[in-house]
Amino acid sequence: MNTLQFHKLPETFFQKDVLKIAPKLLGKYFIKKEGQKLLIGKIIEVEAYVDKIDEASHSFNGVTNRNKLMFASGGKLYVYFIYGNHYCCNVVCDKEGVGSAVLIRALEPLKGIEIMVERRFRKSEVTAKEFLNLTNGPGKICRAFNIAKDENGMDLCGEEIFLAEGEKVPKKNVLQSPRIGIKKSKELPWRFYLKDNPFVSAK
DNA sequence: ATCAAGATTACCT
DNA sequence: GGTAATCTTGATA
Repeated sequence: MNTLQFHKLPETFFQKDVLKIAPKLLGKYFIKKEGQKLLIGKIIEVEAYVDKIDEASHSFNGVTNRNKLMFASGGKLYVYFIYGNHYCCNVVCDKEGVGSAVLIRALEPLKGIEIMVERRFRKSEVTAKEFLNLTNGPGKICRAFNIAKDENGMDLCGEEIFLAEGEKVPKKNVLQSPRIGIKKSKELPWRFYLKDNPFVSAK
């Protein structure tokens, strides 16, 4: 399997308003190449973090050393460390100077599943329940895909990590809700997820 | 220098 | 459903 059969999303896809991009990410493929090995997950759930008006966004108080990637030109990967244990990966959006990004919250594992299973559970067999728990949370995705601080700032349109056209998603299957795990700006309905998909992280 | 919060997860009852 | 674990970051409580 090579990458030629994928329709890779171009930089221009990401250099727009984050709230326009976030729902469009659902159904797309998130792909990481590790040598000859390919890891692929279908995007099931995301959250948008918006510049200026969004108190929950890391970018709300302006540029810091940690969040500076959010202000980069769209099409980069923003990875941060949280709760002493976990990494979360984000798709940077909009033009340079705008601090916005989309948190990838859940994937449906499609390829490279053995690798993901080994990294998540340190064994090779999983129960059906464990399978559903492989990549249904932002920290779990980073563990399964081996994404950590070294991947912060990577080009999302490059050879190693990129997004590709996936499955067509009817608009009626895109649901919207408040975001998970935040204290400020709780009311803003900027979480987007696929209706009835078993890999969604929370109801 | 010190400190509290945090875009989570796994494991407990 | 409840919470301990765990540590980096950014503000200075």
